[in-house]
Amino acid sequence: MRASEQTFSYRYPHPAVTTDIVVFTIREQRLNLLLIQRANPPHQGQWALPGGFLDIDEDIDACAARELGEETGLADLYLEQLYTFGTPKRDPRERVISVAYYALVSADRIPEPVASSDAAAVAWFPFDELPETAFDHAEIIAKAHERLVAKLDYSSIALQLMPELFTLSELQAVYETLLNDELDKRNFRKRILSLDLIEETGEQMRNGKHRPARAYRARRPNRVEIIK
Amino acid sequence: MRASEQTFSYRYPHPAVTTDIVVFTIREQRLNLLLIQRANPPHQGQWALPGGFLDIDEDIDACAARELGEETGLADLYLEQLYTFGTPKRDPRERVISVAYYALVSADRIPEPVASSDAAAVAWFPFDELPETAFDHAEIIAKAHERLVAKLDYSSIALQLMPELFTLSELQAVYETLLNDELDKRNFRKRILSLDLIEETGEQMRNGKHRPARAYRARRPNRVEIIK
DNA sequence: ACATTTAGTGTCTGTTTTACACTTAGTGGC
DNA sequence: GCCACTAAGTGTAAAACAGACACTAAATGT
Repeated sequence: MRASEQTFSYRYPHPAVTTDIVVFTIREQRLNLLLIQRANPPHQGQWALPGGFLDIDEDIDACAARELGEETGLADLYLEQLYTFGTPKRDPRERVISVAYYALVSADRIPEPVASSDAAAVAWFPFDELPETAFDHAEIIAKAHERLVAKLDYSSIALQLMPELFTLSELQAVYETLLNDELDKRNFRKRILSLDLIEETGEQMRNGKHRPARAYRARRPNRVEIIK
Repeated sequence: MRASEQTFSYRYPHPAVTTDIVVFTIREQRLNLLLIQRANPPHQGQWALPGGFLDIDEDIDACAARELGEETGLADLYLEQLYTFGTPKRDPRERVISVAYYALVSADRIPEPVASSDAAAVAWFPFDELPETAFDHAEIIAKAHERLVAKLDYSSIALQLMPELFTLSELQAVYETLLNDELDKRNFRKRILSLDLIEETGEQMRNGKHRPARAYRARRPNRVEIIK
């Protein structure tokens, strides 16, 4: 795609700019993260964040969305710029500035991700069982996790991890997973319902051999709102 | 400095990378912001954020600190990465990705800023009387202000705007300026003191024809701590 | 000594947060 | 069909926190 005879010249050296995306989801009550196995050097065969080079006329956000789509098939998910990483030796090829993003997707919207030309494999890993990762991606992942957990407290970001219909117990489980702590059921329900972020659908969800739960949906599913 | 006969070639186009820095201070009870008047095209003569091109082997944080020093004489101040701006046409010369920072400095540590080769002039402007600014700098400034005000609520960032010794009334005035709201004196003191961020020095500060105030200092002046 | 100005201090009230246990409505096995 | 099992759903009381509020203290200048 970017192979050509042409070269581009500048009067002083320019770094390359990439985006890297930390995609989170919850699967089986555990926080998971999407990694690709690098198809090409450097770090060929190692696990890494999806991402890639910014096109010269492309918006940075668009680059993150595009690379994510190309390498993992994911689209239309919550995507937020995280931080820009650029220590001089982070990529052995040349100076690379990476604008990192993080993304959230609900478990029910995940296409089983497939390999591409840049990714020999794509796979979900539980957050506490990550393999070694290429470049400074461990640092990027740590920062993304920190931001996600911080935002739980003062925004409606957790809803981005929920399917369209969900139960209060499921939502509580997501909070508990991310905070790594148990919450009181009655207090959790009181607080969440008072925030007016979700509404009852009238539907019920049957999930086993017990009482079915009421199904809720986000009132404004595409908004991440600051609360309190 | 970067004029030379040499050129640098790449197999695909590379953007330029810059940093821009939003420097805040409080002067005379008002939030002020440091701008430079551009000495060179584009937007020659217009006011703009201090900043400039990343050296190819330079850390991004270091670039922000260096450019700030070169253009304004400021050093050793709180500097935090804010957001990366990179819409394709934001600079008419070439594609430029700007990693924006914001900085806080106490009014007593400000050298009267002086012009340099990139800056025909350097000046402080009250935040609510800003001139028109070059590029997308108005957007960067807005984001920096938003972040600063948000951090007041859950971090000790306001202390970065204080001199080494300060009174509780002065600290309260800084909060009131930034929040654009009046605070209750007793409640403010109760809350601040309970956070254990500052300590009495035993000194007094005389500031006019009235009762002198106790001088406080930050316990950990170089830390911005997350509170509550 | 008195007028002026800012520093410094406590209590009460309403709101928010936390702790805590039982009943309800399903399923599946017998 | 009843019983055992499991998760859903519900209210109240106590504690902690936040917000409103007004006077005295210590300096200066006249």
